[in-house]
Amino acid sequence: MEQPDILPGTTPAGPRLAGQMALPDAGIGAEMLARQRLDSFTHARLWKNPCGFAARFNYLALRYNQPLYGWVAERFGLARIEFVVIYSLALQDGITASEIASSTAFPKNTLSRAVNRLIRIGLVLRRTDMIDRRQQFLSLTPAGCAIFEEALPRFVALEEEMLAPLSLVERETLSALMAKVVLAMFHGDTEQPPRGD
Amino acid sequence: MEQPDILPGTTPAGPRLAGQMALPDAGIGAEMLARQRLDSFTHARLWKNPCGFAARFNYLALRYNQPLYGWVAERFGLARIEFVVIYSLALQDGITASEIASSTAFPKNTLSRAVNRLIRIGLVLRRTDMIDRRQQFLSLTPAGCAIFEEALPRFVALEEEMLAPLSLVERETLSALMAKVVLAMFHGDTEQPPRGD
DNA sequence: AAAAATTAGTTCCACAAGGAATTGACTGTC
DNA sequence: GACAGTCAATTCCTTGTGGAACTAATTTTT
Repeated sequence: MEQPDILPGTTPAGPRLAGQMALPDAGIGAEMLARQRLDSFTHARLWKNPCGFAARFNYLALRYNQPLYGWVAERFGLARIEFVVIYSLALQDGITASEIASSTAFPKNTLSRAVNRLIRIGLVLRRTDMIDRRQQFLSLTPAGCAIFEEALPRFVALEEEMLAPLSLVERETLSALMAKVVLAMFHGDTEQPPRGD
Repeated sequence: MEQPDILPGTTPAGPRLAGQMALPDAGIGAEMLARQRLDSFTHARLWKNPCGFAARFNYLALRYNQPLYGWVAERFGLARIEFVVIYSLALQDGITASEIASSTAFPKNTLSRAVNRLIRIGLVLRRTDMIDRRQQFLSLTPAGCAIFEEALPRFVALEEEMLAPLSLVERETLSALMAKVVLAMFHGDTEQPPRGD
């Protein structure tokens, strides 16, 4: 959830999915990044926390995910995990449920359910690999694509809004430093013995 | 979740709490930050994602929270939300459940349950404010403190490990840039009309 | 000062999430 | 080429979660 010099980070699920597909749309342009009064505890979490870095990226994650997935639930009637599947397929078509599961750390059965619902409501297609009939490659239907195309600008916009206080140079620096940290998590220092995870 | 040029970010709950208080301890020094082979989809999520920044901090949050809260559950038999309460009280003693709720975005009832369990198992104390008898100030018992003291080094260590690839200067830069972004979320540019949230 | 509105915390309950065991499909070994 | 081991996906079932309604304490309105 949150975390800037805050606490360990926590990530509540966010709004449950409402009914099905909401109305066409409502207040699109609303500044989704709700500014908030900094209460003293949140201040402590962010700035007097021995795990300051962790606190900050958790906080960013919270303030990013919460409104976006809330909107997705309202607008499309999709649960977070379901939209994650759609987003994943938009990024890389044809992957399997397992790949999404291991990459996102959601349990397999949760993914199975999500995929099945998406297929049922016509947003995703499944075709079984004829070489290894255990795997099933997933892809988006036009309807699934449409949802992604509608949602993506929101996701991009909120990121943009969060980065607004930084200059272009600063953004690149931030991006590069975070990339460095993330990359190091992959190729362990000395090319450690690979672990499936 | 995750999120570096990854997808929207997702944050599965992590291991459920196991039995009560596990054995004294086991492999402390184990590198908790499990290196992993970068599969092609995770690569796409992190590096070909239109929301690259969001993808990265979500990824960091995932890789940070997951192992730590997993360990907390095993070691202390505490659910994530329960440990969040303990951590919160360690950061700022005497706050109320509501304050934690609004700062962390967990629902009030979830916090109520967590607090009550912590009181029941003797990790937290509650005293009702005599001026406004609706509020109850919480604080850690010695046992609660002890848990925090044991856990904190883990949290610090994993953060340290994540930041290892950066030089001291780089860390400060990263820290400062993230602080800038986080701060901007509080005092909106022109001191916008305050919103409670 | 009674009535309406707000706020902290709790209880109720329907639903969803995830661990564990299961099925079905492959891979390797001897 | 049968048998054990592995892996994708699913089903089962228990448990935890969080929305909504509720209680109690306090503040605001008129």
